[in-house]
Amino acid sequence: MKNSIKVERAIHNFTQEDLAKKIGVSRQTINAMEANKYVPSTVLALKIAKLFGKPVEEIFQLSEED
Amino acid sequence: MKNSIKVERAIHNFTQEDLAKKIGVSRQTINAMEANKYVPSTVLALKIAKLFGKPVEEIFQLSEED
DNA sequence: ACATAATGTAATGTTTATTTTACATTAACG
DNA sequence: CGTTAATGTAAAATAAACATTACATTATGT
Repeated sequence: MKNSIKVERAIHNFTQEDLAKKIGVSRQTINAMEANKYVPSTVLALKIAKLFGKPVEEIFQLSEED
Repeated sequence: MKNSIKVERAIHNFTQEDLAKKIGVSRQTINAMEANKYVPSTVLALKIAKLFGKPVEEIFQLSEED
């Protein structure tokens, strides 16, 4: 799965730590998500999408291996 | 988090096992998701939403405790 | 160049998702 | 009523998410 969290963060001028605090996770969790080190839970995806005002599908996309 | 997987399954006339096979998880995983026993990964949410032809937000919704 | 903020990354630990097997209950149908 | 499909549920094991601490690297501003 891919995601455009980094881009959305840039648009909104959020630091990884800003975003982490806003959605209630650690900064490393954000960092790892951006680096595709793991797949976040649906709760996190919903929170992030809500925060950025975009549908989940616009920020998180399935790739072939999914 | 709440979800309407059971309703979507009824609309499409899918059994839990049908859905499980289509998205590549065990039947118990579907059952547990419907019973809100755990939060699925974003990959699963995307697959289920895609299969049912609806946005993730229409099938999975944050609740207060999230 | 220096100081500081932001990011990358790694180790270790805890919690939670997911599988597998198995059995019990319920619904549907002949 | 008996049979079979569908669902609920539970225990044990494995995999993966997420936290915490800590440090190294990169960017930014003065």
